[in-house]
Amino acid sequence: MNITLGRTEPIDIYENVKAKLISGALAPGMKLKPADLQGEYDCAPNTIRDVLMRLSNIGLVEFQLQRGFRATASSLERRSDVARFRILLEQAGAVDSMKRGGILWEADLAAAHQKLLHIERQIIGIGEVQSLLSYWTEAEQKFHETLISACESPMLIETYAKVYLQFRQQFVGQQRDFGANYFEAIIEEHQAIVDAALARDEVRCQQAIHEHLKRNLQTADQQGTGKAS
Amino acid sequence: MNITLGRTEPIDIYENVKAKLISGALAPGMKLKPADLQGEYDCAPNTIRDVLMRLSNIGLVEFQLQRGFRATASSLERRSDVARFRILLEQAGAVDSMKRGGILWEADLAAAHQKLLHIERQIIGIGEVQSLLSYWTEAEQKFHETLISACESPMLIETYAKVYLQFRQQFVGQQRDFGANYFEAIIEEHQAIVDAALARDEVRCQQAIHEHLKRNLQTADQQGTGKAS
DNA sequence: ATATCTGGAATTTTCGAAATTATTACCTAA
DNA sequence: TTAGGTAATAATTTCGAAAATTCCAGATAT
Repeated sequence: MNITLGRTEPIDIYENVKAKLISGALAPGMKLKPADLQGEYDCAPNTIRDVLMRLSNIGLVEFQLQRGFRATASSLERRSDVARFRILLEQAGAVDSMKRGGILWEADLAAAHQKLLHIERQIIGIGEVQSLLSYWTEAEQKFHETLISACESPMLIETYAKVYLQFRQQFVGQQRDFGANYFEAIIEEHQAIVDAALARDEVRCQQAIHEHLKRNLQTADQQGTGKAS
Repeated sequence: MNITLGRTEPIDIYENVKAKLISGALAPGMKLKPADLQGEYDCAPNTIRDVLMRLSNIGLVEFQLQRGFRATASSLERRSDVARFRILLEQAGAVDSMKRGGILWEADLAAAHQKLLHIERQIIGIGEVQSLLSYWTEAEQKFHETLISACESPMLIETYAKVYLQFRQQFVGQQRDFGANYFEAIIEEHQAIVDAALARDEVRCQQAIHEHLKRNLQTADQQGTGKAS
């Protein structure tokens, strides 16, 4: 719609900037000046300002009074922090879901996992990630959100959604090596989570979640470098 | 300052509206129209809009596209949800603090508790809350924030701060009965938390935190009303 | 009686310019 | 050469009005 003008609807600007933040097109740490982005979307600077303010609500953008906006910076410490927090929320949400979830939750979880598994097998089959990456990221997100969906805590679910996006933002461009048997390991990790969840084995499920995400925690040999002199 | 004009600085508007949200002067669920608040602070509607958008970052205000702002609504479900989430974060933060915190954390925690204890004893002594309420709330907040301050997770600390404020907003006007031996019970609960924390007894500390906050969870006789038909 | 349509009022969002504030570069003094 | 201060520049925030959207009440039709 709106063929005559190059003007973009504000709601689309929001989604567009958000996507660029997650994909790294707007790199972590980058200054975000309303006047710059204005040209791209053909709107007033204040419209951009409004969009950036809303994006700061979900942690993709940092706002400082009188200093404007900045794509949330990435660092080893922050990546580790986000991963740690995500583990905490996902473990708690999964445990509560196991306690409160019914047959429908089990079915949804099994379905989300099956879809994810199918895509991951395809990726291994064709030996290349890029063409299926957007499918995979969407299915992965859906899987993890379904895992905690029966916890009956809107606040936990909402916070997890924000943290998941920040997680993506932190590790994008960080290009983890997708090579070799990366996806084979991932498949096993997801399988372990589902198995434990459907068996209602809380401890095993927590362990499986930790196993799945621990590679993103600060590693031992990188610790202790921040306390110099 | 600024005696000649009745104009308020935007930073003060933010703090002022925030205080009204927490104190209940702007009641939960109330519609917040920029044009209305504009008169009170003598500024443009958009300045208010900006303030409200920033307050929605910490959950005190709800924003909906094209529908404006609203003081976050209060309900039994939400109060219980906030309490549950607060317990989760405080337990996790306390456990990590016990693992990572040093002598300085112990000292800060003991100090924060001592200050809180002194105020609580005063309240019992004079048999009246109101005159010391602002001191008490500040000391209570400081105590709980100190408890988790050594967890070394900026994300957890920041999220907890937001949740704590939302907790206050949810329960204000809910006038819990401050009567009789309310504060005597509170003193014991806080004592139990400190004792366990300083003894580095993780399980006992988690239990003490749960004991302290469980009165705010949905009670048993109110459960099961949501699954009718 | 219920449901859908229409018009007007109120609210929210957008705009671009003006005012404020931060940042940088340059100059002077120690 | 360095430190401190001042002017120039750039960026952010505020403003009030115009445009777009939503809300509400009354009327018409089913």
